[in-house]
Amino acid sequence: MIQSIERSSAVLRLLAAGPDRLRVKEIADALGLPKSTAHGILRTLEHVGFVEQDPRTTRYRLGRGLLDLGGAGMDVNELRSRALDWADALAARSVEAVRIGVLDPSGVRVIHHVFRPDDTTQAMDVGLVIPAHATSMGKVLLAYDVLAADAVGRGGLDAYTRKTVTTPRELARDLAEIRAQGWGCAVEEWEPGRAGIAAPMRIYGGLVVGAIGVYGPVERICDSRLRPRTALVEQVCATARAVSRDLTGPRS
Amino acid sequence: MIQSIERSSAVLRLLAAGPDRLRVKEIADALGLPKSTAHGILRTLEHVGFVEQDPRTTRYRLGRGLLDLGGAGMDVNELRSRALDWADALAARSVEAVRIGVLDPSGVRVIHHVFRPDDTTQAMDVGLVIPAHATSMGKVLLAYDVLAADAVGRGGLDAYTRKTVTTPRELARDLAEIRAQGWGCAVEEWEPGRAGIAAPMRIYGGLVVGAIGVYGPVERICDSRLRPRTALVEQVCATARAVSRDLTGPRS
DNA sequence: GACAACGTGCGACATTGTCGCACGCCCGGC
DNA sequence: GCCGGGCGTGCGACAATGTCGCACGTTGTC
Repeated sequence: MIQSIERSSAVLRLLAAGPDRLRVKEIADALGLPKSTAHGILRTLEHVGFVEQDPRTTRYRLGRGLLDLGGAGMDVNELRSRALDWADALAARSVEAVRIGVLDPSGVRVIHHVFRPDDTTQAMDVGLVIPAHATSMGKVLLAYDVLAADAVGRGGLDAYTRKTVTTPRELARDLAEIRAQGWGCAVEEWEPGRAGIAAPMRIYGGLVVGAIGVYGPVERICDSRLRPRTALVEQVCATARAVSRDLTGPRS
Repeated sequence: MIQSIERSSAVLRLLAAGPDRLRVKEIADALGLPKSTAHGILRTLEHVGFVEQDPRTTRYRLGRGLLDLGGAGMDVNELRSRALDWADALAARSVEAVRIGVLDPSGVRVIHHVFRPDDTTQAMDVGLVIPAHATSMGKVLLAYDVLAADAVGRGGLDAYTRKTVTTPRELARDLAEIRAQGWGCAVEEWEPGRAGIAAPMRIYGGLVVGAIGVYGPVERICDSRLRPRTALVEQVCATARAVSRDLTGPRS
């Protein structure tokens, strides 16, 4: 095992765990390293963009480079704050409820929720974890996640309705289709009478960090043949692209 | 600049750029490195959880560790299961009660407890949260935790006995001493007549994930001058080192 | 205003990572 | 089915690399 890499990862974990920026000495003490060694590691990590040093306080914090890498290194809070306005706009234009979700070990975690503009009696879904294989956001996230193969392989696909995709084969075909067209939908696969359309939000390198989509009654989301309405699909995809551009563009 | 860290970041960038998993040779060729070197870097990155290798295709991809940078370093259950045998051995050799603890927002959470071999009337402490600034395990954990500064700064150091360290200044000096010598003790700082000796358990890179120590009557833990017995200190430190080796070696 | 503590840089040492080679294994082909 | 190429992996020797101790200049604090 390469020592300096192990130490680097420890430094990064330390910076991630700490609430604020950390001093060189704090890191050195926590890891039991001499100041010089810790400083050398930090300088290198800064050079590659994994950490950044605040010029004023001389303290170190996680850098943009790491966020671009991991994608999920993308902080949920940052993702939500960046996508917030776009989600509002999508809800206004589509007149549907909009949700944003990220992949979670146990499914899709809803990190933002905009109520449908013309409806007042809706449940707040933020914080909820919904099944990945039976929702539009979930399937979109699975389609672009490198770990999806595992989830698919392990079976255990619960059936929530008669339309739920339960076989790994069907799910794999769904995911392939999503990858091909760039968006996904789920019609009555989780809750009867409800459907969703979702598209992936990407950061630098095309890495998918989350999904955004609309969700509501089948008759509003789909046409008479139960196919997702083209206009809605386009709006969702356009919003996802806009957020992706927003996430990729500015470097702090 | 540290070469191996730069190379690691290049590997991670490479893995992030390509949506598909990459072979060792592909990475090696792209970076102009010998296969062995690339393999060593990948193995280390896998060890720290930044990349994962698909057992079937032997290809590498980005790992969960990058995503979980904000999360906890090690599962409490795993830590306990790994340290269990070592704790038993320490209890047998030292003939003292052994406890294992991790840092908690409100103190030290005792996650394992081995009774003193020759004593039957003892209370089970597992699950208990004990004060951090007045116990050996707590002070050890504070010494290596970057959040300790906050805890120390905010005052609120309750006095449990006459010997409890209550001023941030004294506590800071204690923590510095612990960092210097690699172990810590607390003599009648929490419960009168009782003392403890503790040492940190580390994972790769030196990250401290918990503390292990002995705890018992002052006359057993300390010598006639109320200094912790050297033999006990050495046993505790040796056990902590052994657990650290165990934690670092096999997959974390 | 003085002290302490921090971040930073430099140099020597030896520990550490690198590199070349070779072993098994799986896959593909004549 | 047998053989060949290519790949992932492990080992060992070398020396290049990272580490550590010390000291400087500066900042922040009492």
